Amino acid sequence: MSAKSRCMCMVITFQLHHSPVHLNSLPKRRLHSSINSFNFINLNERRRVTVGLSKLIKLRHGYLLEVFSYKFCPNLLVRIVNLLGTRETAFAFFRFAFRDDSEDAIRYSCTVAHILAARNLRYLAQDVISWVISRIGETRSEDLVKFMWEGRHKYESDFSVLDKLMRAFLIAGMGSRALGILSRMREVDAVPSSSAMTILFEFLLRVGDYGSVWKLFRDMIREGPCPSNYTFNAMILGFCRNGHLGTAQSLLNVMGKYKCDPDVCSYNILINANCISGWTLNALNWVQLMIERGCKRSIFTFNIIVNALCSEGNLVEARKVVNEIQDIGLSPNVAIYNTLINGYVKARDVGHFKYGRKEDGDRLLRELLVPDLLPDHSLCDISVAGLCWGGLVDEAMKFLENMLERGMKPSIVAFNSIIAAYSRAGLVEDAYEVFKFMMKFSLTPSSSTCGSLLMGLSRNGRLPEAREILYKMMHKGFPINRVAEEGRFSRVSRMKSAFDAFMDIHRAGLVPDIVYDTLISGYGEAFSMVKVDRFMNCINLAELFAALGTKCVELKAPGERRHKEQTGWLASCIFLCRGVNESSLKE
DNA sequence: CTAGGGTTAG
Repeated sequence: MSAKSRCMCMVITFQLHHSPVHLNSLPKRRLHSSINSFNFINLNERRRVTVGLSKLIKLRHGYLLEVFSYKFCPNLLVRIVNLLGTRETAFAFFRFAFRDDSEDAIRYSCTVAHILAARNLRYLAQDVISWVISRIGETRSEDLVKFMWEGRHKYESDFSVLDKLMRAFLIAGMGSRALGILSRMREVDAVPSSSAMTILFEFLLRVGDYGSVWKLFRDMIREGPCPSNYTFNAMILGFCRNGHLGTAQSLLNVMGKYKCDPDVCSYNILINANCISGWTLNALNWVQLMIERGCKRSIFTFNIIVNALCSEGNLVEARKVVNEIQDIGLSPNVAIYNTLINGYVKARDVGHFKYGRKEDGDRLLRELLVPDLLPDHSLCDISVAGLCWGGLVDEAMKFLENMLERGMKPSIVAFNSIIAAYSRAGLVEDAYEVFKFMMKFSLTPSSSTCGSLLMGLSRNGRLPEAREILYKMMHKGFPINRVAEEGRFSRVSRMKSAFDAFMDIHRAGLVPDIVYDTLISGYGEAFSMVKVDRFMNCINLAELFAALGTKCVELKAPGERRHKEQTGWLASCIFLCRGVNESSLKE
């Protein structure tokens, strides 16, 4: 057999070996651990690696793979990885090729990381180290540090090794180890990188370790590196997210003392934090202050303010602010119009398709058709969503197909709208077809794609299928989150069952995560919908959580952002369980 | 010496 065909065989074996297993036949425990297992390569990565390897063979580097299959040598691995093109693909290949956590394997990875660093592939070196660290755990990570340190001479400087280790520990979420590396850096008289310090601050603030934050800050003043605008802004953002707006504001005011000048970002962070907390007036004061101090507003500043005004329902004021944009020589972008449209829709003030007055929707779209304003697919997204709202899902699909044929770049938003609409209408097959169609464009499903599909199936009482899809998605590494729950939880009439579900989880001895947040927002919305509800009156959430031993702080600190792609398998399982209860009679 | 801000589909 020629080398070429041998390698082709390798690629094919690679594909077959990792074809999805039938997960529903596995016991649950095993399933969960397989999702979290670190050697897991998802479908998308598998595809990319396969494509990368075939390319490599076509370019006549196949012999590398052949030699590599006999001899596991760091240099070879680095050469292959280097030929794979992108960092993501290379990293996926490393994880695929390397699934052993023996001491030898750790030494081997250290050599790989050194070579990568020496070849100026620092990001990849960092990926490799952080992945190995996560695999072997905090205790054994000390061995890795030792190996890296001992083997560094041929390849990289003291600073380079320690800097990489520090970043790797931060990525792996091991803050105390990162701090340990930092003190080692001080011992060998290396000055830590300013950006590494910034991400360290970010981490410490995220976990609320203020003691270390201030200690670190003092160290920086004494021994460098000098805090920069980045450092301050990261700190300001961290304090804002934790709800310490006062501290954040003092930090901004003290920047000058350290030869830093608050910039648009600093102000935007603070303005946004004020808006999120509902203090729009304070936010506007800060805008005034920044103008007085000679700092120009950016389009972000406007968007933050417009968004705040819109969510307060103050559309008149929002509109005025948008008009102001051109006056100061900036041009409105698509995002700001999205914000405005969102505001109008939420305020039921827009006659979009959804509310039956097509002309108004058209008027808004026409306004959007300002030249240069539509570099992306927003207009298509909006139109598709509009048709979906109006129940014209088939038309929406045709419209999208038409746009795609005309060479428009496909966007996940449009697909999601259609999938959601079909699911809502109970046309699960159609939803699934669109889903498959979407995959052809190599779009990665988002949490809402998954949520819509699951919701469609569950509502139709097709729970075994829903469960199967859920498992498959989790196995492929698709994001599953609380989406499927959200809409249903936030109805007053649903609050009782939401609460029951919540209690079920506790009785089952599980520790719920996202559910809290969902429940809270559900309550919030319920309160605004009906002022007094007997059910709500008799439960004090804070007391309840305290009784259950749950820290409320973990739910949603003021100013905390909603995480974009939260993976909460639990929420989806609960969703399924509740579905079982509701439709068990049908089955 | 790879670090910081906003919006949409459900």
